[in-house]
Amino acid sequence: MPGRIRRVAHLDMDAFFASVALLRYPQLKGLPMVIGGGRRKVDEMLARDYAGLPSHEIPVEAFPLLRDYVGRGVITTATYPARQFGVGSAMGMMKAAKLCPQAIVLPVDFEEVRRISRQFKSIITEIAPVMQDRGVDEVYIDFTDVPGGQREGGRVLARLIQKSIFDATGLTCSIGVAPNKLLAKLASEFDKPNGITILHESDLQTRIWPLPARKVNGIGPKADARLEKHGIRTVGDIAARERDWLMATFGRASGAWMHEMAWGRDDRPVVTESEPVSMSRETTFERDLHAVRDRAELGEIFTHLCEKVAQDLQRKGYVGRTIGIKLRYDDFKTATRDQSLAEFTADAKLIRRTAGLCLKRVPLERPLRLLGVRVGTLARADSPEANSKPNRPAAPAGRARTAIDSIATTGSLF
DNA sequence: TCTGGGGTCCTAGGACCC
DNA sequence: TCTGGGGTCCTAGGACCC
Repeated sequence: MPGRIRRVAHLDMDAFFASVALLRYPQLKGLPMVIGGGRRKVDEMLARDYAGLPSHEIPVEAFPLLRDYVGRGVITTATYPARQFGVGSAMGMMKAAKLCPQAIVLPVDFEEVRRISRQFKSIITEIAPVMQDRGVDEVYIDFTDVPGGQREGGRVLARLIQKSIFDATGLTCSIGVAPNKLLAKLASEFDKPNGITILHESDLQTRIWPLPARKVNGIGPKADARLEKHGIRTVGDIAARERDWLMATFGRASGAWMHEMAWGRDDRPVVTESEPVSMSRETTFERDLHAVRDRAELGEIFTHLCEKVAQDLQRKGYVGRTIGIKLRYDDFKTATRDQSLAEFTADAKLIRRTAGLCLKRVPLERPLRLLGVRVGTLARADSPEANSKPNRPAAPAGRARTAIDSIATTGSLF
């Protein structure tokens, strides 16, 4: 087939977490609703109070409202009616409660979300096998060599995928098709919900350049603020700058990337498989804890996190060599410490012991709001690498040595 | 009554090795 | 002693994404 054009799709499930909740509670459709928050078991509470009643018959009045919410959570997803009040993802629950107190609030149903995530992805790969995972609700798909993937610029295939997902799950998604991932990702936002947007190279100036720079994947709040200082607000503003100026101002790598991006150039492939780099568990406490005053409680949580991450590793068949901790103080500043072992492990006790050494190297004067445990430098548990004899010293360079030396003085808690 | 949890990638300095 | 040059590993922090 001559002159085949590269066509990459980005597919985004519409208000995914909220839409999943609406499958279970369709009576809430059209109402402002937010998903997120802490460890509340609202579903269990409803099931108990309305035992015997199918979930779709539970009266709307029975659902908890944002105005009654107490806790430290953030919003994962807001339905479109809730978004009208200015409520959105990543917003603190308390702030959202002020904007839209009458919104219904439900916790994330992780099991159901994961189940439907697997379901819609398998529907996609049956149609178009080259798919890259981008989290539970997002994927890239390479349309280039899929039969029909070139028709109407990819619209025919996008429509087929949309319809297949809807028929199987009852959920809608938005799709952007473009010459590369960068543009496809931007395109999928153009027509939400349940839309399809086809973007061609020639649309760059008219459709991409007017967009705020912040819309681009990779430009976050910090980069946006720095751009703003130079009067740069849109992608077009970036494109108008010299490559050399961007590199001098924002660093060699990011400056060059910005220039490429602004001109719509991106040759990253759609990658179907990838190995995890790390696994972690963390938790924000319901109230700040103090290392001395709340020693027992902290110790229990700490051990539990280590057990969880060990479980995760074992369940997925991985071992790791770098054990780390993360903590967040009451002032929201974060500290991390890690330490590499000579051998790979997925053992909760060893993780606990090593993480305990890390904890001894971090200041513990301030109250803590979060504690996390991480295992990195992963290998598949059945790989030769994971089972070979250690090829590096147990006590590596620098600071780590002092931690190793302190094993002898390790107390019972940390 | 601000600000979750699970990730990836990048940068940067020091240790260490050849 | 007045000072190399890579290359890799380790660690800490931070930006960013979903």
